[in-house]
Amino acid sequence: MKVELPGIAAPLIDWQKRHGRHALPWQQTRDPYRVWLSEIMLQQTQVATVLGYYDRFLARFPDVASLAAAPLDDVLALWAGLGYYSRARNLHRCAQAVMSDFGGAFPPSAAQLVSLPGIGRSTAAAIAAFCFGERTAILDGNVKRVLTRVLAFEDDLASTTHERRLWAIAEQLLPQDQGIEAYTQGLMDLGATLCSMRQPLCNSCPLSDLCEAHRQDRTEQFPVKTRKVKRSRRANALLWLQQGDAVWLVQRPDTGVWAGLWSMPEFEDLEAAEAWLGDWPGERQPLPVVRHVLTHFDWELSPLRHTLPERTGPKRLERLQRTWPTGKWVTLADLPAHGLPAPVAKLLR
DNA sequence: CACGCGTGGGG
DNA sequence: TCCCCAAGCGT
Repeated sequence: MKVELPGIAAPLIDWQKRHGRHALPWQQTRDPYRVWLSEIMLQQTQVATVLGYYDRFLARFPDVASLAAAPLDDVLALWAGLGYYSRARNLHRCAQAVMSDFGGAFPPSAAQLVSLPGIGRSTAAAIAAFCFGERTAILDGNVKRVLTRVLAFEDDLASTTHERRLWAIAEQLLPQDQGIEAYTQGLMDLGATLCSMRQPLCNSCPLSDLCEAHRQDRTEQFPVKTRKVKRSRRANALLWLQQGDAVWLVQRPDTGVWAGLWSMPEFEDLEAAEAWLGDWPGERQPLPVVRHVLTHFDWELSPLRHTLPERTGPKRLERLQRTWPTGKWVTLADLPAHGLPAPVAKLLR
């Protein structure tokens, strides 16, 4: 069955050139390193948030070689607060793969890029389009919204089959021979500005004449997505051990929540933390609970702050190190050099 | 294929 | 208070 698809490329490209975004820090360059870094940071993350990280990261790691040579811990420290920390791990692994497998230059095709850690189909396409002018389709949250509306695409995107069908359509909608950069950027810009989730600004949209959802006055009904992950609840205790101006921090395991970041020792509950401390001398005080929301659960963290006397016996300090082999005392001044989870950084501050 | 994985903002 | 979402990917 042959289905007629609307010609969105020409009006979209024209609109992007006139009204799209052109001055973001990762634009005006075809350097794959800079584009790649921005694409990874922007995964599931809004532009406004990334703006606070991108330049700082680039100043510390100006090229793929410097990133590949750095300790992972330094990379995580710069990523701290951005979330989805596996991105930072994969970023680091990817930089090393580019050095070892591609001689320090990103491969110039989406097909090769997608084989690198942290680069999926959409990110590979974005890099290939922006840096190498490859005619290939992206399909992120913005593009899904724009395309499902233009087409009045009724199928549930929670289904892999339906999403695959939308990918195929995205490929067919690409401009025939020119303007893949402006087209790709235009889809993102449109989704991020006019074609918003609620109350889209159809009056200003270059595609409104072609848009089936707009014609039916049903824009807010697309995209169709049923996925509903119910968020669970967890409660734990954090042991805030203070000595002088230093805090006892431990590096979290390299899998799970906040993988590889520095945090305070975590306990099942306040009682368990109390029990571990036993009769240790010093001032002990439970602090108000910290509520933190992650994608899959609400977390209630109850900090137990314990200030050790200046002269604390070596036996006790040895027990600390034995219980948490990765642990160490970190002074206030050294906190910024460590990757702390957002709520932990806030608590310590 | 379903789920794990952060954080901040908006309605 | 609660739900949804944001330039998704890996397992």
